[in-house]
Amino acid sequence: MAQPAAGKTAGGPRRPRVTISDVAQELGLTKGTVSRALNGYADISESTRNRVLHAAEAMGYRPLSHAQAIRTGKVRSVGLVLQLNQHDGHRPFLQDFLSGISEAASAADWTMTMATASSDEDTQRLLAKLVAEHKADGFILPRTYMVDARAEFLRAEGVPFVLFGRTRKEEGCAWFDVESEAAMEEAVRILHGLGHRRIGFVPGSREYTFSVIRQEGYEAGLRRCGLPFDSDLVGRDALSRASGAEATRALLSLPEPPTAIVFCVDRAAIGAYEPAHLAGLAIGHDLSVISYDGIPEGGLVSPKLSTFSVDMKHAGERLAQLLIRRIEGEAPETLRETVRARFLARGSHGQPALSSADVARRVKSALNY
Amino acid sequence: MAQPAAGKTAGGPRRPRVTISDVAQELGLTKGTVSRALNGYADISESTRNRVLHAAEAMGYRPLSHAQAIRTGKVRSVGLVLQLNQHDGHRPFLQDFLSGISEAASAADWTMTMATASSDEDTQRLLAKLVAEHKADGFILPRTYMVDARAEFLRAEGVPFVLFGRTRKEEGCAWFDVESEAAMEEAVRILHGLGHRRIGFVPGSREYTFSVIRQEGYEAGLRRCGLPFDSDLVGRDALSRASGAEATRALLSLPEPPTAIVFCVDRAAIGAYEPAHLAGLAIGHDLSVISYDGIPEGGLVSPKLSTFSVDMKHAGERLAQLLIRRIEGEAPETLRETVRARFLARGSHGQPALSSADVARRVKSALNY
DNA sequence: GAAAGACCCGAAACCGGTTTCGGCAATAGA
DNA sequence: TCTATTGCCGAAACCGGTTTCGGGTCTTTC
Repeated sequence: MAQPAAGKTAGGPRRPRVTISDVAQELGLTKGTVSRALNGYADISESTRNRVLHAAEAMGYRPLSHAQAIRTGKVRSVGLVLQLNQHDGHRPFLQDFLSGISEAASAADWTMTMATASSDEDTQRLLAKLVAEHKADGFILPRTYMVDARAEFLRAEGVPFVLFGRTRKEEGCAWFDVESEAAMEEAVRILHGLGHRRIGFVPGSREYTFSVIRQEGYEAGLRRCGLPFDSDLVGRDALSRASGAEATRALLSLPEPPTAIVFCVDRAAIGAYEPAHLAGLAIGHDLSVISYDGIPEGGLVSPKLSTFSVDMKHAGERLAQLLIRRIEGEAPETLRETVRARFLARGSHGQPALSSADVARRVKSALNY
Repeated sequence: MAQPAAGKTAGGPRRPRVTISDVAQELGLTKGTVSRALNGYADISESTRNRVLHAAEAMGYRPLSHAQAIRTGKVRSVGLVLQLNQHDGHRPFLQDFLSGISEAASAADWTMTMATASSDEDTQRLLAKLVAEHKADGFILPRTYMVDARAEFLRAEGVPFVLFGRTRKEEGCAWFDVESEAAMEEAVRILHGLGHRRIGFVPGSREYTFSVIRQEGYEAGLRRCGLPFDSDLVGRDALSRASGAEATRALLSLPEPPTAIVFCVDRAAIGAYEPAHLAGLAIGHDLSVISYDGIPEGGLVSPKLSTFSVDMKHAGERLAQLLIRRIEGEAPETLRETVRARFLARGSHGQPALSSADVARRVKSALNY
């Protein structure tokens, strides 16, 4: 007798699962009728439908999702490929984000299939595999790139997806995003209102859409306040604490340093504390900092980081809901949603205690020392 | 015509998927033959097998996992229900843990189906749903309880599972665990070797197996060092920073306070820093602390926390591998594995600078002050 | 040279659902 | 009273795979 490659089945005294045929037999109906009754077809009498519903409930019948999938083409699962190593970026958010997705999926009687990748190529490979085996009906794409290979691939394959963030080629894309450009603009206006006139900006990384968008918000803020744009005041890319510190040092070493800095991400902003301290500048007093993300670590530094906080759990929920609607046939254009970030006014910003020239002097003397 | 409840399908110009029948037709074979060739049956000639393999590759054929599942009963997916809100416990580990599981699963050509729950009941409900719909072939159960309802349920259902941790009823259980009892024992011996004679212990929570086991390790360490067990030196349960601080305060207020404290978890140990500071005790000098987990925050406090670090990514990998072997039929008794934790000797422990009586005096004067 | 195996593969059943199609009975319309 | 609808359900095809069964070649063996 032929022998397959794999071993035999595990499991204890697994009592046989109740199938749709069992229910049908119990009621003296055919499985087709039971199926239609359960799925809300109109050509089933109300009385029969009730009998079926009750019997199914009583017998503990639950359709096998993969058995349904073979005919319907839907496994009722949202897919997610997380690229985790990058900058340790969303680490603090991960828990909330996953909870949001999972809860929204569960509420709709869906599940979530996920994989983690360690590079862009890895992400692409895993995505292709999940699509090939149809392990999920659609995907949530976190951390959108300006040019997003994942979106291109899924579009070409005709597989539904939702972006967390926006992208350059909008056609056919559904998305959820936080209006971080508005937050950055507001940050500039808040600082301007407090008296700041030299306001710096530290971007994230030009390949991510969010970074470009936030910088646009920063520049829009300058325009609204009637402040000139000075490219010297835009620091180098920073997504980590170390690079944030580096960017801060460079900005403070300018001939006319900023009295306030707006950061693209909290992680980089936290990196500003040490160089500021070394330069003899008290954050929130001599140097104001406003950032974006709302990571928990921002509440542990002293003074606490003033930042725009994002509700990642809510984001996960909305993304899952949008994706499910997308999979069920709604047009992507109707599935675009943005929310505002919430400003957490804490201790890292305030009225400028020093002028730009004073800052420059203090930095210079600290360096000499 | 009858109309189902749901809407119509989404998706663009999805090119039709190539099925096993397509491959069969291309080669002039039947789909049964193609299937057997692909699955390594012995009754297929080598030449035919090669033809099939090449054609399948060339045509880009990938079997639909849920179509296979309907006959084989296996969806090739490992399940995971994470209970996330509790004590914020595994938050720092989450990323590594998920990566480990996902990578091991991917390597075996499996995927991972996950859900998050917010309470024990929620966990149980989600688990039951995933089992009922057979969304996964087996489950990884993190954070084992002494009496684990999840394990009971899965055992009764005959669904394979692997524990991360151990449990009271071992029969039929496969597991992976870190020998935290050995770590706790070693912590005591290290402290004893440095000269400490009053060594306290702060447990986690008695309902978790790991906490009970670690306390056993602590007591074993005392015995090996010839130190008496003093129940006063066992503080109250602590899994959070706040409760860790509370437990520390209580221990330091004893008539004969400890000169060193062993903590069940890092998070609680970090809570020791503030009350020690307020009592005028320098951690690592006047009061030694050794803990367990190896969370990143332990490297941010000053002095850095001496702790036993666990490789959560490796744990995830092994758990997934064990589960897959379990699902494929191996006996649970052969699927039990433990590893040792790695000691990170950092700054929070050292030779006792003060005697127990000195500590008591200093605490008292600090309180009066 | 005929019987007995080995070697291969086709045919068909099967898994657990969904969906189409057709027909019977009851009702409505003429 | 006869026909046209309508309501409701059975029968059967179907989805994309896997697995069983049986039989036709081709060797081997006596």
